[in-house]
Amino acid sequence: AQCGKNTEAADLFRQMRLKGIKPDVASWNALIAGHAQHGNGEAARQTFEQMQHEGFKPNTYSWNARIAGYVEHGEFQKAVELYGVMLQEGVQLDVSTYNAMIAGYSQHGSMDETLKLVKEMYRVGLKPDTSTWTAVLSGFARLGQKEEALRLCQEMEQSGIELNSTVWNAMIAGLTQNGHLLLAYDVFQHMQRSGPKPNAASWTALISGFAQNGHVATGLELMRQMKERGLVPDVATWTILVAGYAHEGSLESSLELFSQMQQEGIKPDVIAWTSLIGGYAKNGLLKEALNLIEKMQKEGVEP
RNA sequence: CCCUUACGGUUU
Repeated sequence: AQCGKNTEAADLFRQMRLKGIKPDVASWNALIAGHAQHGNGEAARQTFEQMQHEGFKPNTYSWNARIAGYVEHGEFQKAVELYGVMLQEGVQLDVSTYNAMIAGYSQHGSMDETLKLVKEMYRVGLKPDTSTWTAVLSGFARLGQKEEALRLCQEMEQSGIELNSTVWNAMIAGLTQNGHLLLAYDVFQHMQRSGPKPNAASWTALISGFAQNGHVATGLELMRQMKERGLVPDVATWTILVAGYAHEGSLESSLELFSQMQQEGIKPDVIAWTSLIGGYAKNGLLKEALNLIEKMQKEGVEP
């Protein structure tokens, strides 16, 4: 279900019942989560209905899975509605329910609502965890409210909340998305000195900041440093640089990097190919773009 | 116990 093979999951579910094994709530939830995580909110809803017809009452996990699915796939309004129904029906909320909603509000830049929910968590006796704070922090950082973001970091440290790599990464990513490149770089260096070891996502967030703001060469240099520290750039890291060159019209460099990525054993996915092809298409080289699409398909990647 | 929540790439 988590791999998006919902038909196969449903099949297994059927076989399970044919063999006389009764699915429990967790089995139903796995199906719901599979649909929800892959953007199929409607199928998730149907499964949710179906389980009720068969006498199972959805639990907090069932509701959370659907809400989180809507948030992750940009259907936040539906998440809000479902959350409303959940409240009406008196279903017990847990930290994950709040975290999903907080992530949604924060992603939409509604920081007032975000903080309101955090307060509410305390009021109902739930303790915000690292995920909660990461979501809040990420919102401030993306909005470019760096003072709030940095203050929140300090408060987290003082409250004894572990600043794991996702917290640092959220900060770095948010800042770079706002063009605060040097501050992001400062935070990154701070992380290297006194935080967890930067992982691929940390480096990639930083690299994207430079590459997407006209500093592709700096991005390349950072990737070199990343390798030097023993990390292997993955397809996301390479794609940023391929896209960076494609975007500035340096098609040869773009293609060269793309080939280098393949030589280093990274298999380009549809996003990597699209980044490369986009460069040709936007520069009016349609024939080359079409050829690349063909080549992509020959290598087993579907547009 | 298994199922839900936070961080990076293309089209955005």
